[in-house]
Amino acid sequence: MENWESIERYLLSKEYEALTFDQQVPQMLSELSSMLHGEISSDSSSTEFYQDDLAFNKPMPVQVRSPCEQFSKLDSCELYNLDQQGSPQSESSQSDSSRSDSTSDSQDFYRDAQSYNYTYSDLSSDTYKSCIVRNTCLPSNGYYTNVSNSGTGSEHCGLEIKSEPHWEDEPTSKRFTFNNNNHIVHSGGGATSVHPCGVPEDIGRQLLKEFGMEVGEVCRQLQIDADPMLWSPRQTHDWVRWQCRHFHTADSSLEEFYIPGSTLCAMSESELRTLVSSETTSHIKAKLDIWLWVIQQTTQSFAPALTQIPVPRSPTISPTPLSASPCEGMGEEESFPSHSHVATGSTDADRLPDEPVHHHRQTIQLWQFLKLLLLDGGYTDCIRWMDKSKGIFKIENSNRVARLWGKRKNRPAMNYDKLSRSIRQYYKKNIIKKTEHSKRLVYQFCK
DNA sequence: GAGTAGGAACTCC
DNA sequence: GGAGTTCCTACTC
Repeated sequence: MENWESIERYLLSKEYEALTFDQQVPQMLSELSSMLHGEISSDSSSTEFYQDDLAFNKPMPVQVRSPCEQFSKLDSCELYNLDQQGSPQSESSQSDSSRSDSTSDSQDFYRDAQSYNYTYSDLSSDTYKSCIVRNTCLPSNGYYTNVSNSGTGSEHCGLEIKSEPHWEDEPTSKRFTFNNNNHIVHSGGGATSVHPCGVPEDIGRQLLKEFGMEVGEVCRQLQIDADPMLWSPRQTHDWVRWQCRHFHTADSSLEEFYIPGSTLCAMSESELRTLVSSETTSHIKAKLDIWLWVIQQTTQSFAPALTQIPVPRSPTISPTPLSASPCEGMGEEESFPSHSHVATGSTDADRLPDEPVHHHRQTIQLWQFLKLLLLDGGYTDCIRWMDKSKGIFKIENSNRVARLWGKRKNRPAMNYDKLSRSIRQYYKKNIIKKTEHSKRLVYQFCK
């Protein structure tokens, strides 16, 4: 379950806009946070994802945000991937040396909210404050939880998780401990009564009902499928425009969103940010995740309230929309997204493009992967646009592209011979073709 | 030698 | 069954 950030964002937006159930928001946030205790694995290893994948290969921010005034003290905090090997590396953690030398295999992990120092110490106070923590990098995807702030007036944000009495007969706390590599090595505390998929049923139903009604309404208004993976470029654009209107954002560059829904789904937040403002990106990403979550949940047991959604379908169950050409349905106005963000400092020569961490990762197709490489902007030494408006690209380093693809698909024996065979399979499907004047290692996305 | 093209059998989901 | 993957032969640059 990965969409708690989205839900929280959405709830917060509802709060700000004083919409239907705004009064329930603080409580729901609290409940959403506490109910996730059961989801957090004490096993820090990931067999499903590449260890050297970009998403897991560098410290990723753990956002500490304040949904209401009482948490404002923690607004600017950034924690770093706690499920990651290596030390935090960003500028805000340069004073990482402030960690106690006496750190043992198992220590509670703190971050000084004021000076951005990381420190280790014991949680000893009985006084707690709450904030929202998002760990964006856990293999099981993001989670939210309540984090107790150790000690009254303390700047330390300790990762001791306190569940709300609301969900338990007795208040219970959950303490996360970390080894020297910031891996979670233990998560103690009481069990939380949750639905098998991690959501208390009543909250799940509330959320699904709320979001499901909106999904259904928007689908009806825009005449689009509930599944973003099926959207045509026009539908994607309409949906983004609708979201911008809904959030009262004023981005004028929405022409960039004439892309298939599958491409939108495959775009990371950083890629989106190259197209629209950060605020709009946040809203779009959150809403997209919610949509995916909603349609995914409609296939699960406690989602009877969503049967009215036009085409409720889970991308994890139905990957077939991806079989369409990336350009299928594009009008003459279709342009290939212009992303030019600079690679973000990873020193791994074979880092993979920054993908959103969700279920689509398992079903990415080669043409999507190639497009991600092209969009990323950090792979121009191995693949680059020759004529982006025509979708013509050149593979500059065939071995590396093949290696990246093999890494992505867990095929260590992948080479360019095999990759190119896969590309040639696209000829019949009109997804990729050779250019008019065939040149070595030059291909073109079909229009 | 490296890349291109496509057939065929195969795996994986 | 779709989407590759693997292996192959023949061919071009």
